[in-house]
Amino acid sequence: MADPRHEEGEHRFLADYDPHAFAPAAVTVDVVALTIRSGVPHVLLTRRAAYPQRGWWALPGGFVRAQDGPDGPADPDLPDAALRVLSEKTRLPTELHLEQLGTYGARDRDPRMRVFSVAYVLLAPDLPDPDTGRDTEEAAWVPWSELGHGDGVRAGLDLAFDHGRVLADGVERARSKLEYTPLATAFLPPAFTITALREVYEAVWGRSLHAANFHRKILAAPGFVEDTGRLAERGGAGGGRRARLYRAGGATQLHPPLLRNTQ
Amino acid sequence: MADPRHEEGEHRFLADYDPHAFAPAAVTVDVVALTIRSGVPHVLLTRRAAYPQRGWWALPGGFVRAQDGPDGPADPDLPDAALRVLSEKTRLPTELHLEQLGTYGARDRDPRMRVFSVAYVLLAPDLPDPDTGRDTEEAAWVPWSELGHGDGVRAGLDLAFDHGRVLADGVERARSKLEYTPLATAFLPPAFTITALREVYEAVWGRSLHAANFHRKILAAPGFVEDTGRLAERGGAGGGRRARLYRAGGATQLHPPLLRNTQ
DNA sequence: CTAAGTTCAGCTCAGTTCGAGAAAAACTCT
DNA sequence: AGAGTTTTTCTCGAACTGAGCTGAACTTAG
Repeated sequence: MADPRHEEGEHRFLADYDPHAFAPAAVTVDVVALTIRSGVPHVLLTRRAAYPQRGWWALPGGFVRAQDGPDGPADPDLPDAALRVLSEKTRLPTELHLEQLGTYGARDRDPRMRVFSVAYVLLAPDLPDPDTGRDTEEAAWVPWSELGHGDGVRAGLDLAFDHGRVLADGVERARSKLEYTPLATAFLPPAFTITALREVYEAVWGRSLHAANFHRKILAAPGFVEDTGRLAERGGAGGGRRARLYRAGGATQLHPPLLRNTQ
Repeated sequence: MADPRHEEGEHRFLADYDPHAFAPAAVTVDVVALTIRSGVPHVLLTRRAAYPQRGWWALPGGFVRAQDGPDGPADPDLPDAALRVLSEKTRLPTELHLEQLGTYGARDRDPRMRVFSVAYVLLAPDLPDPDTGRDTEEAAWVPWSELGHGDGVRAGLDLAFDHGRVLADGVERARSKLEYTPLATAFLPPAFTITALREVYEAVWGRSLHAANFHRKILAAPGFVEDTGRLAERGGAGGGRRARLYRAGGATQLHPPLLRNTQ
């Protein structure tokens, strides 16, 4: 590999290379930003102010900056692009979980040109209402329930491009991640109670769980939560024992997992 | 949304749009093709005949055809591109599982230009030795063990670009898929024995499993396998009872899952 | 043919986990 | 103080798990 003839050939090849020889294709990032507000799961949506699909609701997203240009420096990597795009719509929290969902590149998903969209899922604790950014008429946290019928999120419902499909995939990813990882804590502030954690599961899975058994399983899973030694300021709305406060533990996988079709 | 002024504006916008106004970026697909040959997991690798990184081992891959061009028609979607690229290296089986792994787009991963690589994982039954395709010096099924130290696959080991990382992610995806889905059958011919299925798990996870308990769990998981009513042609190498033959069942998820750190 | 060895498939049993409910502990409100 | 609420722990039968054993079915050596 370190053969100097190879090195020289590599050099000459790169000097002669014309990147514009390829057919144009664009790469965008779209973000499925999920949060829970008073027990109800929400997704961040924007109304498109620019063509195409002007006026439609869409996931926040934008073109990846492949090179330094007039709009700003290149995005070093795809997650940087996702965070940049999202920070143009809303103020980002310090604690968050960003994870790649998938890439969508069907031929006719965008009428302008061939567009490949890398989708990300963001799980975040309750965020402030978004500011309206550029290229955006409106941005808002929208409950999942307004996008589907009751419990499920249905694909292609009133969203631009194929964003209904992307959103449905993102929701399914979140539901499945809660089974096998301790990521439910990403929806919560740094210190939280077991009840708050259970309410995250109940909101995302859309079903109720047995409180006592949930408690037992969470404490039995090594590294899921750590006791802070503190107690919640006060009990629930109508009184009750003050709950212990926990912080997220160091585990990245849950053993055993919490399966969504069990109690 | 069906406002005719919007429709007209959309039309005029698209007519005036210049796709070449964007900075050049390329989209490629790379395939982590995994199979099992005599109990040993293998990955399909090619040696690059073209610059850059000429002479290095790499995952089979190539540029996505965004538009119809001299090389052929556009790829309708990303999975089509992955199958096309792979079919240029080896003959594909009829039964296979193709799944998107992720997209890699760090700024300096390719010296030519900004390249975004959509990686796919392919799980396949034992395939024939690959033909050497164009742009390829050599193509071969390589045991995982030659790429890492013993049980693990380590990143960045002798592979071009960031393909070591991509391969490691693909192997981890396969290991994890075997826990929660019945995809182990994708490594096997249409009819197989429980022992063959167990050997898939043992090969991919790199550990031995308790045969009797494995048998019990497979038959207890609804929809994992279906009895064909037939028996294997003969017993094992050194004699023995003829095993029953099963086919893949209709399930897409395993309940309960087969966790890799249990027996 | 017979005996020994091998593989497959089913069984057993102790230990663990699970679902469901009850009970205890800690707190609020009247 | 007493009733009601919420959190946390406990109980118990059912189900499941890991480990080994046993019998059935087959091959090979002698």
